[in-house]
Amino acid sequence: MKIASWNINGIKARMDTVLRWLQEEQPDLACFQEIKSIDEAFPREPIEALGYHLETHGQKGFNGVALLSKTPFEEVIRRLPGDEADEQARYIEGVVATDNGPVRLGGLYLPNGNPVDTPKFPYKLAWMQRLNAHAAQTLQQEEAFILAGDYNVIPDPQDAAKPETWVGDALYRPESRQAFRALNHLGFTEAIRATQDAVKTYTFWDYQAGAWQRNNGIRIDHLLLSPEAADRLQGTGIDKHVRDWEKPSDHVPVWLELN
DNA sequence: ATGTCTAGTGAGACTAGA
Repeated sequence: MKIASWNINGIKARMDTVLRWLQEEQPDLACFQEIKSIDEAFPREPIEALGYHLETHGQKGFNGVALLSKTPFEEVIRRLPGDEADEQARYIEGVVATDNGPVRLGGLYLPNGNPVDTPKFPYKLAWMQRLNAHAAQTLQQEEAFILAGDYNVIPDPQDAAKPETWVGDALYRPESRQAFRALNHLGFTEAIRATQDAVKTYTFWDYQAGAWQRNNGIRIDHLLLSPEAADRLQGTGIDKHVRDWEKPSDHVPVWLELN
């Protein structure tokens, strides 16, 4: 089965692109980030018409996440546990049944954290602590669990075309990278790194300054697999060609195949 | 060097967020 993650940067502006990609790639299970829509305004019907079950967790204006599946969700969790006061819609988790047992997908939109001298950076780090706690707890269930999304973390220097320009940025600060390593060390396998020779392999190119044309990208969309999921990993892909379509998102889809 | 985009408000061109 094919499982994908994509920061679409606004569902209303991206509907044609999203439908084209769904028809082309036919993921069995997918998570979207930055839907930028309240649940009531999300254009469900065209996606459902392609045979997808849809679960959204949105808010007004920005953020917002969604799950899509060709088979019904048996369970859905909205919000990242650990802070009832957190109003930002950045996490949704769902379980689907497969021939090889249940598959649990957590779709996340990790806070950007810039500027670092504002409350946004401590919010990012606190959110990562909550994510790691939730991930540790979920791993105890020993299921095929995929934690996927826009992590807003550049893990290593080779994950940026120009790492020197990211020094001091929240996406590359030592604290952000350390928290991402700690998450991995709970027992996850980072699927792209595990299967690809990640040289100049990016998932995000800024709209500004011709970043796409210059391949000035960063790799910040990640697919983390529990041991039970990693044992079933067949391969991964980055749908880089989508960045050349009309009205692209600044992120491209990343996906993996499980047997 | 930023050569940009999206959504909200509200009715034109700002702002916030990235």
